[in-house]
Amino acid sequence: MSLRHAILVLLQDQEASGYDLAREFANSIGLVWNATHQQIYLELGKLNDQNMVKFRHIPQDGKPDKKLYRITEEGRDELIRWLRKPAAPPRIRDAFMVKIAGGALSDSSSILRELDDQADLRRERLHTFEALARKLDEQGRDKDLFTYLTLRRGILDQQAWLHWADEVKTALNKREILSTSA
Amino acid sequence: MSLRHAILVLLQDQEASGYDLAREFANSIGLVWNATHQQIYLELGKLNDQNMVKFRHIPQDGKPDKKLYRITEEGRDELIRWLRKPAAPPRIRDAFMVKIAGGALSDSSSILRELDDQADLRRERLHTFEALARKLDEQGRDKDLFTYLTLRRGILDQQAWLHWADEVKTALNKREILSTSA
DNA sequence: ACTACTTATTCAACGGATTGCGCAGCAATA
DNA sequence: TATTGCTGCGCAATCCGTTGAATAAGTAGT
Repeated sequence: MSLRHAILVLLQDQEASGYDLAREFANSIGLVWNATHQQIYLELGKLNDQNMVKFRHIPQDGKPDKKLYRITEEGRDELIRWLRKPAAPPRIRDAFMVKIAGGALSDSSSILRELDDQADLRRERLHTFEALARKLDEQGRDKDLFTYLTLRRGILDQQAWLHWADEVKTALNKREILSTSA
Repeated sequence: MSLRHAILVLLQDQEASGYDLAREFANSIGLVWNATHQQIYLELGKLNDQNMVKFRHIPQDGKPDKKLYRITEEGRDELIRWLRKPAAPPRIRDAFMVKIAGGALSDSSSILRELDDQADLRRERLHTFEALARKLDEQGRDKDLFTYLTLRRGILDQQAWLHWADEVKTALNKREILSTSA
């Protein structure tokens, strides 16, 4: 139940619209928490009802009107309170891994195909994360240390995954050879 | 929506009660998918209504009666169908990481404290996974190759996490020194 | 000219997940 | 003796999340 807190974190430094936040959830924070725009708008509504955020209405021409949200004192208090108490360990729900665990039922080729698809995705992520980390490093990483550390987490995660994928490949290939030669 | 499939995977090799499954979700499969007993009993009910599983009633003395579930033909078909179509990428929701991203608001000491707690948990997991992997290795890992690969995933994951935690520590310590000497 | 994408917000329906509770008896420990 | 813990099942309320759609106007590409 901490979509609200992720939003409050984002609103710490800047005033933003629901749309802006949705974009950030698709990029930066998406690394550690994801949410769709529907969820975000809903949560912003609740946060507003509870006086954690307030907004001002910005009419625009050429584009639809928007609401720019900013965090309130109460919101900041709530965020700090939340930061202080220990976080619940993340619940793991990885469908692809369930497939691996049940892999005895599938044939190796279809596993390998999906493994490659997932690996492509991870490799892509790895490159974007590395590019962002490099950019931060050039600017002196201390300014945005926590963004940098978050990126490092993502990078190490992708690398570990890709390493695992290699292990799977070699294991399945060895197996393939054994079963065809038998 | 694949708690059902995780259950079907478990029922592949053995007949089991809801209670048995709950235990396995707390251990082996819990590595990749977790669920509480309420969810499991509910899902078993649904699976039974859809003829994916069937059960027999086992009266016991000393202990409460139980229901032993086993997978049906239909259930196996459904599982195979699911295994064939690509899995959606897992959505990430890591509250602790949200805290890191919002870390500028907390003080280093409280972050470090929580980091240590999480690290203890990860180290503990790492040891249990490694012990299980070693046991499988002795028995010749090919028999249970997919369990072995799942464990390897868990091991690499914990190692990557712990490595990251070290990076965070050194980064925050360096920072601490800079701010106190200034 | 038509299609597709971007900006911007919101509603409605459904299903999945969490939290809290309740029952029931046995075994072991403090 | 009281409490905790294990085996075993289940219901109900609520909340969270996903999917799908609607509205509305501008811009860019085929």
